[in-house]
Amino acid sequence: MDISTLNSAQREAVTAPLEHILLLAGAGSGKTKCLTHRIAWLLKTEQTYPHNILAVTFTNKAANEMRSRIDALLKKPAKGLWAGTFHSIAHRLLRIHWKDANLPQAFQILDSQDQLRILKQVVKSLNIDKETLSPKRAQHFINACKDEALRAKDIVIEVEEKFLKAKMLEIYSAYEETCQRTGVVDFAELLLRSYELLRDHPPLLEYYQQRFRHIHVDEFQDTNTIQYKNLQLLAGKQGKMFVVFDDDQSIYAWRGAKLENIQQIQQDFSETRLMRLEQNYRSTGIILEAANALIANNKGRLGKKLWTQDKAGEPVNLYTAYSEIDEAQFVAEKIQAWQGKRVEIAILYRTTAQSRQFEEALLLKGMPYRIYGGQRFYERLEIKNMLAYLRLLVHRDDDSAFERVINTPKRGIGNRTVDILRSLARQQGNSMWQAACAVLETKQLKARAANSLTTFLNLIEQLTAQLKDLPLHEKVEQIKIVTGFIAHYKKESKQEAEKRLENLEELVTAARQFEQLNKNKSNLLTAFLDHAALEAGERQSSQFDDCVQLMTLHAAKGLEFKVVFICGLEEGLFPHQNSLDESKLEEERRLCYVGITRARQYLYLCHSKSRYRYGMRDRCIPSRFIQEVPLELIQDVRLKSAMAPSL
DNA sequence: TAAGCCGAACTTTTT
DNA sequence: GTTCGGCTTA
Repeated sequence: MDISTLNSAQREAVTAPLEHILLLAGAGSGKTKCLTHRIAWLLKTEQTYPHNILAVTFTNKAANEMRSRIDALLKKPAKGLWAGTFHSIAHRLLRIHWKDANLPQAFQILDSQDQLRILKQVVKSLNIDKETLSPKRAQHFINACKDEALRAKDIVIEVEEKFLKAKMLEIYSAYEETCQRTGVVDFAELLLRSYELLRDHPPLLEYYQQRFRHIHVDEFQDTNTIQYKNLQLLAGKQGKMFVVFDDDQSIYAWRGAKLENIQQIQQDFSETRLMRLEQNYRSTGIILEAANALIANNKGRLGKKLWTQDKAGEPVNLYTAYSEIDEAQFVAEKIQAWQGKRVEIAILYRTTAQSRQFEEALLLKGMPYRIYGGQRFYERLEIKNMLAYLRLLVHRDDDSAFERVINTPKRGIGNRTVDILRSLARQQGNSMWQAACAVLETKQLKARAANSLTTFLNLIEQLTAQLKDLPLHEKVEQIKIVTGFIAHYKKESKQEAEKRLENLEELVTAARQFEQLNKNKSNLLTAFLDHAALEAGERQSSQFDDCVQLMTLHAAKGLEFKVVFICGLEEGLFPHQNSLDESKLEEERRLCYVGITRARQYLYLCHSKSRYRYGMRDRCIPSRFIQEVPLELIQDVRLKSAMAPSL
């Protein structure tokens, strides 16, 4: 086991005795390196088997990265080692122990879009005015409850806000009932279910506690309550935690992440040891100084100062644009002038909507780019429709899939009929599929509707029988043809239709690839659907290797680039409008800190004097974050070609 | 039942 | 400026 590439602090952490280790690791201090070396170290020297190791991350990207780095260190795949996101690990447990978790074997995963669709129906059916309580708000409430490990029945209503809270609880209960009845599980539910599964089945829990003697968590500052509870159960009395975190990079409080978990773990686990990594190997002295100065404005930090042996490097560049178009043009021209590889450049922004200007500017110059985030492949309408058919093949009771395609493409089944099926299903406590079968026995429907419905049910039955033994990509191909999607999308405007048809074709390709990567998997279709729900896929497959990287600041965490542009540094955009009060502001500042510390050599901060928002041109004030970077570190830049257009 | 028109709401970040 | 949902009409 080679530890010669580690510095002394890293080496100390990697070879630490078997206690609970909390590693406070600053940006660019080599935390992933530490984590992977620690795992390799355990396997080599502590008579540990891959089987005994659990490694948890937050994104699929990070999980894949960790896996391949461990494999590289060991020079062979670490078979039996579990590495994945919290959600994928919870999901894995539920698939194995579906019976104990009280789920149907073919349960399906609900993304936030589908969750909202269901909630709209629930709100409607409870006759709640959506002016007083929007489905979106109910969605937030429910997810927040689940993140706190609370079921509807666990929640007590306090005197104040009684009415609204009672309504929300009513929705929560009805939603729970609908999900259970139709065998679907949302993201937060994956974590809550797996927690309950372990908690309520002692023999099962004991097995996993015996198994996972070593639990590793990356980005621990971003864990929420239910994630923490899962970890706590799995660790039990014997499991050893190795937890890496950076309080200054906590950027997910909005989805329930609890920085306090760092204190909590010190209370709950005896004999924890806190270690630090503060030497930065990524950025120049000036970039680090800028980052340190900015983050010093936050209160209540654990306190940490990054340092480097590197030289000071170039000053931070500041560009003041006249409009968002000018801003994008400036960035594109700078990139055009860049001599190195384009993959070394990242354009970072606060909101996904900002990406469009950069796309246009880069397109104009013929610069290849790649966008991360935004609408993803498996979230596109045409893809979701196709997947809904696939879901019905394996799980008839999946109402959200059923509703999505019962009349897509149009086959003469209107809202009227769908409404009948929906209320029938609820009354009888079964799914819409079952309700549809039952209602055809009676004479409740008009002949025309009944005919159309029969056609639809037969279509699904036929497909199931016909496609049973075909390989996965053939199934996708057949559905594309038989359901009439091709004709359906050809009716749309030409450009739109072309895109959609291309995407359908890409789904076939994706299925084929998935097949090849998972040859030994038994239930390929189910696995493919899970993959689609949990890993949503990138927005576009890149045709070029050397692309400029475009992403939100959130998506940039954990990555590094030689050149970084942080754009739209304006009050109301970054920090964002909804985050201007004190508590949320610190998280925005941390987000900015994350952005700055992504840069290795060159950092550009951009802001614009005006910007289109809500169809209006707004005047913009430079972000306070710009002023928080010491003036002596900054140099103003101008671009001749972008001088004063008439605005 | 389907298509087309009009007004409202919308843009935070992800699994 | 766009998208989504509700309402009206054929």
